[in-house]
Amino acid sequence: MTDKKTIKVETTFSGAGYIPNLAIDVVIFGFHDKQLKVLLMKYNRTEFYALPGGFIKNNENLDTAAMRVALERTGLTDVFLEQFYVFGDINRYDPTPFAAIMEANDTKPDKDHFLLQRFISIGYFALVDFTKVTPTPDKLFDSCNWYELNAMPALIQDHTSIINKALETLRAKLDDKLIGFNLLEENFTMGELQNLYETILDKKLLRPAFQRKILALGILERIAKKYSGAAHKAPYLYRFVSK
Amino acid sequence: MTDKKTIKVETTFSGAGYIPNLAIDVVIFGFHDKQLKVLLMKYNRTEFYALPGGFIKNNENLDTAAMRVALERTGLTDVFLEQFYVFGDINRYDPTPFAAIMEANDTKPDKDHFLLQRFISIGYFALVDFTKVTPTPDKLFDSCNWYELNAMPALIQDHTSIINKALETLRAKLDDKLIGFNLLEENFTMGELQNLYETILDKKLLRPAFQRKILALGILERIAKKYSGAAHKAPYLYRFVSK
DNA sequence: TATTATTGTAACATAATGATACAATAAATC
DNA sequence: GATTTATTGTATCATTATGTTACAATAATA
Repeated sequence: MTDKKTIKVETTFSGAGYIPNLAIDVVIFGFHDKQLKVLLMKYNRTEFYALPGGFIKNNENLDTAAMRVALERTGLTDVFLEQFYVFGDINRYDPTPFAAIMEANDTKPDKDHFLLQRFISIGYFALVDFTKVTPTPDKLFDSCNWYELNAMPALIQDHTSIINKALETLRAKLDDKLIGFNLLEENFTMGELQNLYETILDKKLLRPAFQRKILALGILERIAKKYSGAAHKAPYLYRFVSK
Repeated sequence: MTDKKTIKVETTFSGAGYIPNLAIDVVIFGFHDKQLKVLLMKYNRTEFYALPGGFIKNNENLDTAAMRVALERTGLTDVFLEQFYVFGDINRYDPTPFAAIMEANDTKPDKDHFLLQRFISIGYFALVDFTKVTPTPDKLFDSCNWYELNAMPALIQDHTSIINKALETLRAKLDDKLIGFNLLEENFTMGELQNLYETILDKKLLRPAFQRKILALGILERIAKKYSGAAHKAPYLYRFVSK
């Protein structure tokens, strides 16, 4: 979907070489300014917003396809990726946006065009270091940008509920696992980590209890202090160690 | 796949009307004799064992397809079903068993036959009341039977790891949710429930703590006592109430 | 040197869970 | 009918985890 040269070729994508009726949507989460954000795409010459997505090549692993989508949008080769749900209701797929997108790009698709069929979509979520990402649109898209969760444009199809389900899964797994660390830079303060948890869980946590619990996991290594220049005690920096 | 009349017709299943490259496998769990069991199928005139599975009709919801598979194998219309993972590695699908199965049933499939393509399989697990199930094979199968988890035959493809992943998911969800109740009959004793938990989690639990925790959930209703005829105090029966 | 904002952690309170103990009791045995 | 046996229901205490308050330490500023 990205190795073609012109918009014309892009939008006449035939689906050859790809598995039909099956798509991948990737909810790419980033954390910045005490806000959880997702990467969204806007289709060329339309007002249709959508999640980054793609199709699966005939000889490609699912995870590889998801990784490929994440790489194309972020520029990152090593992101935390997890498959979380498959969206397969018959009425989830409305071909009219796609038809409109193709028309807006001067293509008249057949009614049985690859892109106008029913699609079952496998949902992945990615956790990335916001500061390392270069959001990159595709030839089919005007833009690729970060949006705060509570300031998103309307999305095509069921993409809003895909994001909600991803968020739900993220919240549920945050406790047992330590996947939250994948949203921070390599070194971070306890306050930054707590901020992240509070944002994802959407509730305040008590500082002493949070610090005690996280440190008890035994997976953080304390490094130097971080002198921010502010007029107060400097916090320690921590780093994740995967013993 | 089940509305045809003869083995000949069955095994010449063309896939018309179904989504290609996409399958559903259902891990049907039952609990009996203090053992967790799964329903497995054996293909006609072969030694190939497999999970109950099927394909998705062009106009069918994923969940409906899974429900249909569960119904066909158990006779139950109302089972607890949950989608847990998609298995989509390219090398997971080995067409030789299917080719052998078709040959054993006097069919010579084309190389590009629907069933010999790569398949991505959506895993569901079902929790059923063992006592209510009538395991029913299909015309393609010699048998459909319960097997204890630690006494299963070798399974085709990656079906063993599908079962393992299902079990892993079941264990993880047992704690927060109360999905374990779907494996018992309507009325059950605390001891039976504890047995179930111990079997699934594969570890002993302390009786007083277990009872206290479960009752604290506030979702059990105590009914009459159960006089089993044994020479000891009769336990109470409980019933799940979904307030 | 005092002030300010924030951090690190001690200390205590409360809740959840782990463990032991024992009375209650349904049926069989004497 | 009293005694025995196995199991259940639950009280009680111990331990651990979590919630909450308090306060000293400290980096920069005034």
